[in-house]
Amino acid sequence: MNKIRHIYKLLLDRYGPQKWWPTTLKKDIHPTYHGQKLNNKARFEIAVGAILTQNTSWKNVEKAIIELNRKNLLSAEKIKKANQKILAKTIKSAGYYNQKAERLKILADFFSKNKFEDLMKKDAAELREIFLKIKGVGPETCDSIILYALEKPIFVVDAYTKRMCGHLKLCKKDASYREIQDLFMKNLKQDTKMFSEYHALIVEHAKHCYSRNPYSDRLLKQSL
DNA sequence: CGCCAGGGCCTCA
DNA sequence: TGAGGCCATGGC
Repeated sequence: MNKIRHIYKLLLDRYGPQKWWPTTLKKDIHPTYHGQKLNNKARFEIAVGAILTQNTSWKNVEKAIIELNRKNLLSAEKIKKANQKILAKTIKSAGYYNQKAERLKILADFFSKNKFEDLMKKDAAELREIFLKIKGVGPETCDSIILYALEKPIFVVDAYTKRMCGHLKLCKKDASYREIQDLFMKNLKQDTKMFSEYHALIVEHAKHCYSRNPYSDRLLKQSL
C-alpha cells in the first residue's frame, strides 16, 4: 500500500479528526464560526493566524488573536488604519511583534484590494504565485492561507513534515519545500478537507514524536 | 536556566 | 541555492 496514504490512515486512526484551522472555530472564542461555512471574517482571521504562527507556538498566537478581537482590530480595514506600534503591542504575545505587525499591515492592504470572492475564483497554483509575492508570506504561510482560508487543495509543508519525512526516509534530509509538497500531492487525491486533516495530524503527531532528538516514532516506523 | 515553537527576510558567498 | 544571523514571547 502507498506509504503516504497509509500514514494518513494511521494518524487519523490514532489521533482522530483535528478539525483544523484551530481556535477560530472554537465556539467560546468566535461564536459565529462554529460549525458553519467560513465567512470572510473567518477567512481573514485564518490568514492573520498564519502570519502570527510563524515559528511560534499556537498558544501564544491564540492570545494575540483574542487581543486583536478585543480591540476590534480583526479586519483588513481596521488593521490598515491602526497605528503600527499599537498593533505591535496588541500582538506582543505572538513574538517577533514588530516584524509581524508590519506583515499584518501588508496583508491587510492586500486583502482590502483583493476580495475573497475574487481570489476564490482562482486555482491553487495561481493563488500561490500571487501570495508568494507578498513580503512576509513564504511557502508555508502561503499554502496555509490557500488551504485553510481559501479552501483550495494544496499540501502544507512545515518543519515537522520535513523532519518526519527525513526520519522515515520518505525524502532526503535536505529536500526542498516543493519536493516534499510534491511527494504528498502526487500520492493523494486532491482534496481540501483531507489535505487539511493530514497536515494537522502531522503537527499533532510530531508534537509527540519529533519535538526532541533523538526522535522515536514507533507508530509509523513499525507500520512502514 | 536553556531550548524550542505550525517561518521568512536579508546578506554574503 | 544555501547557510547563517536576526526577529521575541511564553511554556516547560
